Amino acid sequence: MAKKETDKREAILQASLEIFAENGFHSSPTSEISRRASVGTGTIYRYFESKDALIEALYEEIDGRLRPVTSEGIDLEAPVRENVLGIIGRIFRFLLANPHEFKFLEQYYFSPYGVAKKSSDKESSDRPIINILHRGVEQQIIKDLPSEILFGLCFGPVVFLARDQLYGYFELSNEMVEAVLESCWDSIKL
Amino acid sequence: MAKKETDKREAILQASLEIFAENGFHSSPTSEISRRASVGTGTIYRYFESKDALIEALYEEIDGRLRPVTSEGIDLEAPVRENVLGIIGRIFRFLLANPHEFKFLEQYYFSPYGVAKKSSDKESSDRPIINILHRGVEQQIIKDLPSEILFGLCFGPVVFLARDQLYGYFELSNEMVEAVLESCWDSIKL
Amino acid sequence: MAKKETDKREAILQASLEIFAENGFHSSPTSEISRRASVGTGTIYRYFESKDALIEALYEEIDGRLRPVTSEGIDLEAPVRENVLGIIGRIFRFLLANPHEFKFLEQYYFSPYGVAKKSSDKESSDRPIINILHRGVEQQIIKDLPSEILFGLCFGPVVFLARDQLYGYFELSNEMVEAVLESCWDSIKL
Amino acid sequence: MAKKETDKREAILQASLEIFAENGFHSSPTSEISRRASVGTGTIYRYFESKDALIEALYEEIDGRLRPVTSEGIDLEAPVRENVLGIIGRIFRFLLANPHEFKFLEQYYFSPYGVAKKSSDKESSDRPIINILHRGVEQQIIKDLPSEILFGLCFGPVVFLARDQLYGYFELSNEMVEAVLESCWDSIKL
DNA sequence: TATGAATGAGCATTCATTCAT
DNA sequence: AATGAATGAATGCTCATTCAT
Repeated sequence: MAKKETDKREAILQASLEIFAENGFHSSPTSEISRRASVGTGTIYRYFESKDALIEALYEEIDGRLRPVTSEGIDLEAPVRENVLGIIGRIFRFLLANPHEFKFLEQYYFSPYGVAKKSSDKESSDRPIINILHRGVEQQIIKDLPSEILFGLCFGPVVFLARDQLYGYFELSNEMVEAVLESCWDSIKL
Repeated sequence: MAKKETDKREAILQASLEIFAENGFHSSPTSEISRRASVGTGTIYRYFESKDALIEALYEEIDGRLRPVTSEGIDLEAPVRENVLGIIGRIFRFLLANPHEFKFLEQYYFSPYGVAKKSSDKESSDRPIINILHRGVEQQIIKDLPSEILFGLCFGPVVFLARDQLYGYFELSNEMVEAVLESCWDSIKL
Repeated sequence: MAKKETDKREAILQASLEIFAENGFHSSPTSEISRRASVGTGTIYRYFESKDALIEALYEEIDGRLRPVTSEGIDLEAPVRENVLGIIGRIFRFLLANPHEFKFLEQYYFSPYGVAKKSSDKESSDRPIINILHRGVEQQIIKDLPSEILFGLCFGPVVFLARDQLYGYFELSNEMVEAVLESCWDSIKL
Repeated sequence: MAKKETDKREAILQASLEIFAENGFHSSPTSEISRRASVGTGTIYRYFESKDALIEALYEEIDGRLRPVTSEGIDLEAPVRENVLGIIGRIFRFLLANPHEFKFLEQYYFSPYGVAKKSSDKESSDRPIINILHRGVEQQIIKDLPSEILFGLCFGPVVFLARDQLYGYFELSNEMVEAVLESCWDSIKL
């Protein structure tokens, strides 16, 4: 059954995600991954060429789930502010709701993997958020700053605070999430 | 000679910092650290109980250098805005000017080490920046939000953008640094 | 179909022969053998009990093809010299013309397999060449030496030089092959 | 002590030689080598970059011991026949007296290692035996054949018969060794 | 006190073999 | 009978840590 094959791949990805998030890439032996996924060690290598390839595949999988979160609900007719807050908010909530994914991404980005990835990510410029920000600048609603900076102003606090919450440093109420989003907007609006 | 003893410790810390920043904790064998520090492998264990202890000590050392950066130049007579921008700005510039330290800190915070550390860091509440922010809130110059959130709004963008610059993603001009600082202020001011 | 069954067995033997000759026993996974033979991995185990058994079977198969090369064309009426040169010559040419078989045999003989095999090969004494050599000794045409030594004098150079040619060390012309055969005879003749 | 360092290296080489000769390269785990050498597994890697490098080093070591066996006792004043028989004889006796070395060399030559080695061994032409053979050809004492063939005629039987003896197939008396050497000469002499 | 050779537990990966389909 | 996905024992190699000198 094709079903079963997919199942094992999924089980391995899921197990890796959890274990990587808990222990980090380097403290996550393939033996433990396979045990948690209830497969043999060798089975990992049927689906992924190497541990590195598994990490990359996991990144792609998570990125694939994150991407629609960014784009969905964009309404070009609606005001820029609404769109910006919508995108940041959905990502913020995604990160808060998916701690394993968030921890994985953090590790990934601060590892040789992520660095290589980002360097080759020239397509980042056509991410929806970048377009929206551009429109805001054109409409003189948003400060005339490079998009990287506007991007950092929006996502810096989100990432920073999601982390605080995730590591149990403190608790973000719904109200506070809204306040953060508003503040991000305040930092870029003219 | 007490002098010499200190010298070796320093050499080991310095060598670790460079190598950790370049290769990450897990791709930095103690043998390479000792070689770069021009000491014997065993010598590391005279000054630090283990590799983990070395990492902790290095964190403490960097934190010790970062702390004065935060506190220096604070003038309680001066306006809150000035103080806040001063602190954030000094940290921003410190991170940009000390890439090894920054990369180390990032790794540290996203590893089991950093998590444990932060949880036990209740003293963080008496960091000068927290006090200043509190005063701003009291003076109704700054939004009435939990200090963790105000902190995240100030440092989120700084960390995010320092990272972009460090990994060569783009270049932050002096002017842009100023614009970022102003924007951080915009995000917390009433 | 009995036909098909035989076909698969043949395909597996042929594929093994090629791959063993190219990469050696230990760098020839059963998975690669089955791929080249266009059968499933498991199928190998229908025809052979284990990889070792496959190697043994392959040896038997090649030996079975080599044996007639030795015996064919023997004419007991003809002079000993003619028969000896005929046998050595046919084997020499067989080895030169069948590099895969030759490489396989070399590996086989220099492995635990071959050692075990040869020890139990007491029937070797009734190989035709041995008989011919005996007759030569009786007729006082050939030196009175143990047949193993006469055998070694005949086949040592043949194997040695076939190897040189096979590994591309140099090229044996037809003329040279004849010269070698004559020299082998010179080494055993009285 | 420099002594001890050398000791471990020697112990590893000796242990490898024995184990390789007994079981073959591929059935000789580094763990077993280290056990027999009474060192830690990791120690092997202090002296040799990899198992492959160990095999190469072992070859070089044995080759280094074999080389003088070839050259010693050559007397250019003496008759060619005497020199040729001397060289072949010394090698023959060396192989018979050093079964581990012989088995190792056989494995080595029939492995990717040996093939690569021989291809790059263009210096083989200045081996003493080649020179002697040339002189014999010039003096019209030896057949006018390419040196590779003369070489094969001399060493083919030696290698072949040494093998027979080594694997216990039969026993070579001193007298027989002499007879073989004489026969080799018969095969190349005019 | 300083050294670095030695250690061996731990890891990623391979591959002969099994067995459910 | 045939398949090939699954298995896990086995292997080469790394590196934090120890300890004799």
